[in-house]
Amino acid sequence: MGILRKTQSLAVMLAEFDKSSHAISAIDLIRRLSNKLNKTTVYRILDKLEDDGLLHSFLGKNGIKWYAKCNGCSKTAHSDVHPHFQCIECGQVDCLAIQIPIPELPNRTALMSSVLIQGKCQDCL
Amino acid sequence: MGILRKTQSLAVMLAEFDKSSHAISAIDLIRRLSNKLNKTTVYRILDKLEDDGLLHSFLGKNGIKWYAKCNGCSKTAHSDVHPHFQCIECGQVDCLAIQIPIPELPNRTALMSSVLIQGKCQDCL
DNA sequence: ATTTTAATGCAACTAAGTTGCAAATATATA
DNA sequence: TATATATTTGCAACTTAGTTGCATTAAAAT
Repeated sequence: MGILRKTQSLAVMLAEFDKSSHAISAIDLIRRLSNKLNKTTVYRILDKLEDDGLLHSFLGKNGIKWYAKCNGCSKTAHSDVHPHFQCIECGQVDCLAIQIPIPELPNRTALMSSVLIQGKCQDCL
Repeated sequence: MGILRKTQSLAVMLAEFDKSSHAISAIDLIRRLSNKLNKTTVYRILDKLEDDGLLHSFLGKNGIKWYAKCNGCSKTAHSDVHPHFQCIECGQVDCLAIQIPIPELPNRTALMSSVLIQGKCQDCL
């Protein structure tokens, strides 16, 4: 079940994602919004926004959770299509607007894939 | 710094990896070896074996850490080449002996990539 | 305006992994 | 072979990311 009510907390969260076009980690959101929202609330709103297909989530370096605005993700099949890029220098994370083709696997059925590319971003080169 | 001494704990760990050809999660190892090894020891030996290029590690579903025997991973550049497959039904994880080509990225330099494919394995189809 | 129901905050908890330190065990040296 | 030295180990305590239960607050429906 996704977002049902237009709350203050929701507005705060959406504003945060409107500020930048990069992905944001849950931890960072908790830190940034600590004076306005409880961390439980942060996690819960993120969950719901993902349910609604407004955000998608993925795991970055060290297995921590990142969220980014969906851009053409459908309500059902999102998160599994495009790769993400994390800069090993500054830590910034972005969605890449490309498709990584996954080949047919003998004896297996691939249902989704997640690709994290690490390297240096433009600013850190 | 990798393995320096041939200890009992090391033998126990290596035996565990010889039992199966699948990847094993750190958590599972801790559970399996709980009567023989302390969890700190498990983590430390895994670290060292990875340093030495005998094992490589990667993150599975939910960001938990998996280890698998290296097969042609070099001492320096391992872990970043082949994709891993996790069955969403039985949870089993394997290395895939294929290469996923990462295209050139404009404005960025890709240094490594990790690919996790999820789906159904042969046994669960 | 009142009722209903969802959202929030808080504190306490879980799970994976890490750290410091004293005790145990390999290995090197005599 | 005995002893010294240095690495490993176990333990307990800690950290970090994320979750849960429950009472309180705030939307929205009536």
